[in-house]
Amino acid sequence: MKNGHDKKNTNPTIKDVARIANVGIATVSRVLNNSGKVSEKTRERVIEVIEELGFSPNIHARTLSSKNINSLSFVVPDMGNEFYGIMYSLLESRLSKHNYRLIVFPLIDQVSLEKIKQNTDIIYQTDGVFISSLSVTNIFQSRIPQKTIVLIDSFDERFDSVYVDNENIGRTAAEYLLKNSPTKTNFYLVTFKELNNEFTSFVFAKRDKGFLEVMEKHNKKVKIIYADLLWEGGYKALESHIKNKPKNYISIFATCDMLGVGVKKYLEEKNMVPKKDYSLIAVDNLPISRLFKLSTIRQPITEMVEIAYEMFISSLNGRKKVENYKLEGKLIERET
Amino acid sequence: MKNGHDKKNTNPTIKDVARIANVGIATVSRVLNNSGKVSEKTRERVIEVIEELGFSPNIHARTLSSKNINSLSFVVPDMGNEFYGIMYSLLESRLSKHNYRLIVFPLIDQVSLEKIKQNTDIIYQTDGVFISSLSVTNIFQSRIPQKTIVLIDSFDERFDSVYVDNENIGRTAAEYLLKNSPTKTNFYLVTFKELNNEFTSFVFAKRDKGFLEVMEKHNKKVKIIYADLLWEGGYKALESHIKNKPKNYISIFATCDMLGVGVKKYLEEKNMVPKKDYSLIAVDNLPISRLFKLSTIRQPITEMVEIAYEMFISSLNGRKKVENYKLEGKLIERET
DNA sequence: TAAATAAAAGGAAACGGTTCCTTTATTATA
DNA sequence: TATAATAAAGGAACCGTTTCCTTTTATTTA
Repeated sequence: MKNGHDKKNTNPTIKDVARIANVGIATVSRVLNNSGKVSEKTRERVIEVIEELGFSPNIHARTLSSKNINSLSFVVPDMGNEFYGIMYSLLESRLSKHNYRLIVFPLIDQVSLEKIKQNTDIIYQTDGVFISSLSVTNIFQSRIPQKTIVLIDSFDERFDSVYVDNENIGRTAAEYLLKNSPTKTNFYLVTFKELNNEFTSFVFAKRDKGFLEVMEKHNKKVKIIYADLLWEGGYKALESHIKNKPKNYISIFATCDMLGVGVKKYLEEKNMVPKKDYSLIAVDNLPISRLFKLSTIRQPITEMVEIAYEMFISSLNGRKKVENYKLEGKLIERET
Repeated sequence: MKNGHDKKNTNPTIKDVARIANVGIATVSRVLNNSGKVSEKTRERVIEVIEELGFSPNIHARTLSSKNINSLSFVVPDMGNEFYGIMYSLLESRLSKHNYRLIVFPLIDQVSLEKIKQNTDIIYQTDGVFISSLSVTNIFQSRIPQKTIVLIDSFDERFDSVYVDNENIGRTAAEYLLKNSPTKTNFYLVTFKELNNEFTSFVFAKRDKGFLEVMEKHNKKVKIIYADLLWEGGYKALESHIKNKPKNYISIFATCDMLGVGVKKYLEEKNMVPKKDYSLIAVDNLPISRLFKLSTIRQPITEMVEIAYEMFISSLNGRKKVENYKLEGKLIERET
């Protein structure tokens, strides 16, 4: 570790500006913040010097002194996944309008879980935390920050949260398939098995559960196929279970669009015709599902972000009572 | 603006810890940083108090005092786009191993350009800036930060940059299509027209240029079709130009996978068979292009990030001479 | 023109840490 | 056992701002 006081990086400071402009630092500060009374003449002079020096205020000193942090944390599984990328974009654009910065903490794997332990220091210093599709307890092992915490796409009665009823999504999927399936139908569930259940919020498990419940009630046997959470996941999974075009009608619930897309691609290659040879329902309504004409159950991502934002603001404004919004997925019927 | 000194949020400070643990603040600091000599007994006592109070060090005070910033900026067009999401993930995971935070500045549109002007203050305070697919000049209108700047996927001789030769990608695409096209072929270029050219780095324009150059040299007429940069972009674009299955063979260059996927989907629906009825080449090699069996020209995203990282480190270590790496796209031939 | 008032500017404390330097406690050495 | 050497701990300056409070300057008003 270096000596903290040997100038490493001599950026001009407010003092330099003050000295050169021949004013006090308080005046420079006023100019910077458009606060207090400054005569037009001095204001101009100060601005001139600021430009000349290429001065930009030290954000850390500013934050320290003013106690206005204006930044929030966004803890998210994987930014390489379009779903979260979109969620981030929506949230960021909402917040930036209100002058909040959003700092991303991606938790793509266990390694990152280690990482976040170091990062909690930073999270603790932000004005609040948005947590997406993950459970609070496992992110903050011991000390849960005494800040505004808003969960998006997961539920915890102790914290503000907005989420979709994933069990119900499973049920909706089941009903959709049952409605569209002739008597002789093979049912499949193509899903993703979360390895570290303690870590995530069981999104997939819940969809599975709702689905299987309904199917069981109707005495339908369901073949469960686990797939990798990749664009090819559904394709590969099906490939290894269904070699040739089956004689029976088949009905498939893919628990997310990413899997559904692959499933459909595989079936297309086997020359199977939607609604004639098979039914397929997925979840998410990612932009690509439209291209694919995939029937899917829409995750209300825009609404979730909107509500999350509202909860955050009202919480900042002093609301104490925890709010939980359960939203419903919406069936979007397309080709499959 | 609130009074900066009326305790808004009474987090425990290092002083509280010191007082309660009955030690000096310097000692607490030593414990926090594992620096200097502290007896085992006091260390334990201090840690105990830290846990008890739920103390976490103020990162801004820390940064201000130590001058160790340890954070970097990542300026990027759109995190909702998988390509950039993946780039971010790669870069983040690389940097976090070395204890750098990465702060994202998404510039999805003009509005954000306004935004970044406010944000430059923050960018100026980070240890360096990674800029993806955008031009430096237009982000930093006037004052370019005197920091390490590394461009990913765009070129500027004044700054470290790593990029793919997009004109050459266009040429490669042209040659690929020429090779696979019979005499009577209709050629198409499906591409995206950048509206605010000053803003981005002409990625698409360059691919177009290289492609059209070669085509012209071979006296091939090319129909240019502009598409929206969406998953359905390629589909819709083609739909409005090619109503029915054409008699001629058709050869298409889609300037990115996102467009290529839509194009292929459309042709499939028209019952056109790859290599028999049409050839199609795209660019990127996004994960989904594999599922689609789309022939594409791979953007070496992993390598770009790796090189960008290396340049950043060597620049921090004092390298002065600017480095520019031009990488080549690699043809990946699949079904189309 | 003097006194009262308002506007403009400056000084200095505070924010919460790090680290240099000094002091005190402990252990090793003569 | 006295002294030197070393380990441990504390004090205080400093990082670059904001803002309270005081002082100075300009403007009204009597």
